[in-house]
Amino acid sequence: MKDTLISLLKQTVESMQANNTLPADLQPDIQLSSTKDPSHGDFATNLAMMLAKPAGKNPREMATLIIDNIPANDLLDNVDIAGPGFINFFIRSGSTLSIVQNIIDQAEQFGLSEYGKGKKIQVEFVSANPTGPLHVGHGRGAAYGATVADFYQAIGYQVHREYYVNDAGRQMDILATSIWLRYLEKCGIDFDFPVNGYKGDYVYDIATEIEAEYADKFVFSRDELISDIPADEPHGGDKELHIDALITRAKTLLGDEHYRTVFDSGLNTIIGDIRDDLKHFGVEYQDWYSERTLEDRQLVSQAIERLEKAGHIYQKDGALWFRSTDFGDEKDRVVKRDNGQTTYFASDIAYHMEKIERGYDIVIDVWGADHHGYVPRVRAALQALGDDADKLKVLLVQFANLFRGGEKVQMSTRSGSFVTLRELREEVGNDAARFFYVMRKCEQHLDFDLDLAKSQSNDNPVYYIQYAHARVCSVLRQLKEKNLTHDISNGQLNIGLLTEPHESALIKKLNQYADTLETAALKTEPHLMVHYLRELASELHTYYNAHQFIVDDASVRDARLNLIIACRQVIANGLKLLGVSAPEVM
RNA sequence: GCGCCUGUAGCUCAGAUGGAUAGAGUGUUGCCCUCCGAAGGCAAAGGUCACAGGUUCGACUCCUGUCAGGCGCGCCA
Repeated sequence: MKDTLISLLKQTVESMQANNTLPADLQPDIQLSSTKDPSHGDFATNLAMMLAKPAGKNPREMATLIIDNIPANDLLDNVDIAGPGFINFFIRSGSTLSIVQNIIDQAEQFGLSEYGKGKKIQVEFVSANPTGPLHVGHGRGAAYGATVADFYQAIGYQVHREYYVNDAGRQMDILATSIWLRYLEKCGIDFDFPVNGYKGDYVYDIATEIEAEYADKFVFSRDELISDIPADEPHGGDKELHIDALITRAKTLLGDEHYRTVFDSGLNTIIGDIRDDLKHFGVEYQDWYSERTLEDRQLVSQAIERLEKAGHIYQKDGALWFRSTDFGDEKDRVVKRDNGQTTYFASDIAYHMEKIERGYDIVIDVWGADHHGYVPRVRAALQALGDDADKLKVLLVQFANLFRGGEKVQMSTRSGSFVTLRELREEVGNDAARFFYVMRKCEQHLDFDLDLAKSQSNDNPVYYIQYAHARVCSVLRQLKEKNLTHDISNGQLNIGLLTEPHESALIKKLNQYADTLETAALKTEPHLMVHYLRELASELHTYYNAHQFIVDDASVRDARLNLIIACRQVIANGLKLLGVSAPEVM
C-alpha cells in the first residue's frame, strides 16, 4: 500500500521533470508517513515543502502542481493540501479493507517478509562469564538480544544466535579454586575463605557434588594449603595476590588432571544451569562458542601474527602492543603481557576476526553499557586486520537496576548477593519479564521495581494486551454458547459494512503492522512493537465498548467477527515475536 | 580530566531519516456494567521538551556551549 503510493509519487516527480515543472537533476527522497489525525487522511508527504525551494516556488503552489501530475489510479479517494504544504492522501476504503482477509489467510505468517532474504546475520548476546547464575542484568541482554534476533528472522534474515563462553582466564580459575576451597571446608579443613572468592550458594552445591562423586580424593591438609600463601585483605594483605597464590596452590596440589576435573565440573554445572535458565526464558542459541577453542585452534596467535604482519604491533616493556590509536582508539592496547600470556582483548580480536570470516553480512554484539569503552578497540582491530568493520554492530544495553522496598538492590556476582534471572522469572513470570525488558529503548536505564512487579502485577501493561487477545477468544466462546456460527467467507463478502470510525481506525492500525515490524527489526528497537501492540489493543478495547459484535444481522456480525479475529491474530503474532504468550483465557 | 549514554506531564516513558495542535501508561477528579469478561471504556486536569545561543520556511529532533545524573577510562575479565 505504502510502497504503491511511493512509486506513484516517484512517477509524479518524473513526469514533472519531463514537462519541466521540476529541475531534471533533482533526486528527492520521497517520505511518506502514516498520519495521526484521521482528518489528515491516511498518508501524508512533505514532498512539496522539500521541492519548493529548489524549484523556486512556494510550498502550497508546489503541492498543487504535484497533485495535478499524479497519474490516474484507483487507489486514492481524495488528495488534499494542508497546513504549510503537506499533501494528504485519502485511500479508497475498499483497498484498506483487504488487510482483514490477508491476515486471516496468512495467519501466523502474516507480517513476515523477505526483506533480508539471502542475508546472514549473527547475534551474540548475554555471553556472561560462567562463574555463576545469570542475574537480572543479564536478563535484559537476554530478552533484548533474543528479540532483536527474532525480529531480524521475521523479516527474512538467516539468523545465527551465539553465546560466547568465557571458559578460559582468571575469573574461571577463581571459580574453580573457590569450589575446591568449599569442598575442603566440607571435608573438615579449617581456613579463612578468601574475600575475593566466589561466595554464592551455588559454589557450595557444586562442591557438594564433587564430594559426593570423589569423596576425599582432592583433600589436602591445612598446612599444604596455606603455607607461604600471602595474607588476605582482612589480615592486612592484598586480596588479589592472595587469591592468585591460592589458584597456583590449587593447580600444584591437584595436578593438571584433577584441577581440570574441578574446573570443568564448575564450568559444566554453571553453563548447564545458564542454558536451562535461558531456555525457560524462551531464549535458545544455535551455538555456544567456547573461548578455549580459540586457543586450541591457535586463532589468538594467528590474529596477533596478522596484525604484526600488517605492521600494527610493537614491543614495549616486554609486552606486545596493538597500535589501536592509528584507528581512533584513545590509547594503544596490550595483546600479549610480559609474562607471555595473551590478554582477554587478544581473544576478542581473534573471536571477532573469526566471526567476520564466517561470512555474515551483519555481526551484532549485544553488550552491557559498561563495556562501551571497549567498542573502539575491537573496531580498530577489525580495521587493522583489513576486515570490514562496518559489518560489526555493537548494541549497548544499559543496566537494569533492581529496586526492592524503594531501595536499590546492590548486586555483586563475587559476593553472591544478587537477584537471579530465575528468581525474577518465578516472581513476575516469563511473560512480564520478557515484556518489561524490551519495553524501553536499550540505551535507556531500566528501573525494575520488584515490589511493584509483584504487588501490582495485574496492572502490568502486558496483561492489557493479552486481555485484548483473550477477549476476542471470549467473544467467540459466547457465540458458540448462543448456538451461532461464524461464517468467514460471508464476513469477507460483507467486509464493506465496516464503516464505523472505530472500525476504520482498527483497519488502519492493522495495515501498519508489517511496517512496524520491519522498522523495529532494522532499527533494533523492539520497543516499537510493544507500543504498537498497546495501541492496537487499546483500539480493540475501545471498539469492544462502543459496539456489539454478536448482533442479529448475520452480515454485520460475520464482518465484525472477521475484523476482531484479524486483530487477535496480529496481537498473537506480535506477542510471539516478543517472546510473550497470547492466552485464550486469563 | 577525557570519552559514551541520558535529561520531555507529579511518577515511568514514547516521539526513525527535522514537519501539522509534543503523545501514552500510571497517579488525581468525574462518569459508564438490565449489554459479547469493568484485567475494560469515556472525559477533565496536568508541559518554559534541563538551560543558553545558532542553523531554516519550520527544531524535542541538527550544531556549539553550560548544568545535572549514570557508566567507562588496567600488562583484569
